[in-house]
Amino acid sequence: MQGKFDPLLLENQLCFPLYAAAKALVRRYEPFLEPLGLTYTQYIVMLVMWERKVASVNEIGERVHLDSGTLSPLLNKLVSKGFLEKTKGEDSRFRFIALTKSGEELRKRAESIPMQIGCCMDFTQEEATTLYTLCYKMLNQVS
Amino acid sequence: MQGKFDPLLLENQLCFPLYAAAKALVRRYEPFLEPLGLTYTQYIVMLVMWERKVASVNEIGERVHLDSGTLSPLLNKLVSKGFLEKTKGEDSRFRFIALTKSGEELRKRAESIPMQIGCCMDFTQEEATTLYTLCYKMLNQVS
DNA sequence: TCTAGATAAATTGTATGCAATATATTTATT
DNA sequence: AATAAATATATTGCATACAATTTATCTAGA
Repeated sequence: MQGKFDPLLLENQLCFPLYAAAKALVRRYEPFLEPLGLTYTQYIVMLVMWERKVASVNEIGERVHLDSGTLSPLLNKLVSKGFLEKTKGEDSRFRFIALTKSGEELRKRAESIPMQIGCCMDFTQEEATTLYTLCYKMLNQVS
Repeated sequence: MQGKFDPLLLENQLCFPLYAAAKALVRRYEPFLEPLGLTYTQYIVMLVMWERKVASVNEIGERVHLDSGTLSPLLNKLVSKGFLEKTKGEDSRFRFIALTKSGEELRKRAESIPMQIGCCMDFTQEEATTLYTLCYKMLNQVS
């Protein structure tokens, strides 16, 4: 009478809710980011730049887990929007990406976004911390 | 002496570990799926088809949280690989997607993948369940 | 019955992601 | 100094994602 556990049932896979929840959360950010002229991926790059002010493409990539194939065109877009500028380093293999004044000013407009996202979610602080910790544990183990 | 909490620090955002962990986990699946001729997204669609045998594009889309813009070309690829076939329904606005014999056989080769992924991760059953539950909670709240 | 919505799927356009390759530059070795 | 290996970034090719539009078909009301 008891059904055998099916490992291939969508609902029995941990990967799927993680994959779907991540996509859904990114989509939730987009209406808040659109007025700033940013996509979600551009936003996480800006988070790094607001903190670092200057960084090489590699340094940004390690921080956000993206490679040059994704970052090169994305950084060009942020440069053409005026939020970043790109210069060669002494070692001219490097490109140094730097925050512009316009990029710095954008920070103020982004500051309230995390709270606005958090507000409309019914997560306790403990649940959020648990999810955060387990995601980082997953990230460390699989990447 | 105490630094103010910065909501825009990458490490202070819940979205980032979720986004990065999901991408990393998907990448972890790909070497196991490549011999079967599937990408990760194609795999989750096959999970639905192994369970359902027949479904409309919309039904698949609701299940995997993807729209026709993603599914139409993806289903065409699975049809051209011989795993699925597509027929018109009575109401010819619908396309009915059905599992082929070859698609059915592929199931056996996929059966061990979830365990192989799980094995190389140091997650307790409780941690996995907690992560699973919180991701579904997130998904239900933001989508 | 005729036609205005409604519905399902496909198409278009833009932006990722990432593997693999190419290019440019630097460093190490002879 | 000449060149092989290493390094940083850019480019290419393929596969998503998803909003917005289009196409095809169906249904309900005049």
